[in-house]
Amino acid sequence: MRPLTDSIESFIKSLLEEGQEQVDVQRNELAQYFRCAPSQITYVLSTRFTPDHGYVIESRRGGGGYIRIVRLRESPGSNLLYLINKRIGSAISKQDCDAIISQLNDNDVITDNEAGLMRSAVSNDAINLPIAFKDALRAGVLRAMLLQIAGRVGREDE
Amino acid sequence: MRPLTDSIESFIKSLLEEGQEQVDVQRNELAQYFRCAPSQITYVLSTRFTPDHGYVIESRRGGGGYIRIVRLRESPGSNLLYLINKRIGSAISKQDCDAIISQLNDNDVITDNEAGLMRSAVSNDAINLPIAFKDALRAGVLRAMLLQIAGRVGREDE
DNA sequence: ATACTATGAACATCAAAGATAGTCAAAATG
DNA sequence: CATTTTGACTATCTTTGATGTTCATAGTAT
Repeated sequence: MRPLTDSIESFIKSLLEEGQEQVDVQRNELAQYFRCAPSQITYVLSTRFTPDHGYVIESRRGGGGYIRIVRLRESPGSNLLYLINKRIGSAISKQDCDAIISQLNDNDVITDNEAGLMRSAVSNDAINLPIAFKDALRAGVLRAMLLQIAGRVGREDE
Repeated sequence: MRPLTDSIESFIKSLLEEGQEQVDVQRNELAQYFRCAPSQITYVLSTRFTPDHGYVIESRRGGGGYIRIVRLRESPGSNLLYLINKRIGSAISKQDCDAIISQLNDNDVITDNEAGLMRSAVSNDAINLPIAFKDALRAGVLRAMLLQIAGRVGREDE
């Protein structure tokens, strides 16, 4: 049984296909459609549509209220510099890494296989250390990989 | 009396017949089917479905959770399984990593970009630890990436 | 008209409950 | 003694519900 979160996530993503870079939804309406609590929608948005994932959310309450989901199409270069210099600090969680990697993949900065490789490299299995150190190590590994991507030149893979 | 472990093992293997290269199971459901403790399933997976045996496991907790058993492709990259299980021990030097990565690149198992990514992930910059620990960490990171490669499905990157 | 208030229609937040899987050590088995 | 089996405890993810906040509109008083 596929959890609702996944269905809601892909439903929203399908709304964003067709070249739209943003959609407005009504929280209650969506919740009714999926027969779930409205806060479930909030949960999905806050776990799957964060800036790390490449989205921003705006909303308005009251009559005629809405939630607007905006997909950011990043210019790879500047976004990479931001990720390397600002976003990754001295430590980063597995979840946050995954979000960042997915976002790069969605924006075609990296291929599916490269994304897979990167997720493996920052996985908890790869980093076999006390929890307290894992996130610090992860930051180093992710940063090194992003630097490699940033340094790629015109030369294409075959 | 055949021990449960064996029954569970062959049951899972039968699920993987029919050309499937992976199956998803639910731990509790399987445990109920065999009338055993759920942790028994974990035990079977961790003793009989390891990379040594040519499998990798992924899982997800929470509602709709599952355990996915992936059978690694054997013949084409059987060299990969050797690398994963024998060549990489509990520690490995940067030079040895680079040699392995270059070899995979030369044999077109991975692209130039993937090779670059992997070298970055196991570089001394990425792994910011006292020298005594670097090689141990590197082993974990390299192994995880090789496992990802071994588990890649037929579909190629474009 | 203008200001104030009331009402209802949204969304936000947060904590609790539910649903899985993971870990680890002790007990049982052979 | 090694392997299997169990169970208590933990970690993570999902779902729900109670409560709070904000906004638009309609009503009311001046």
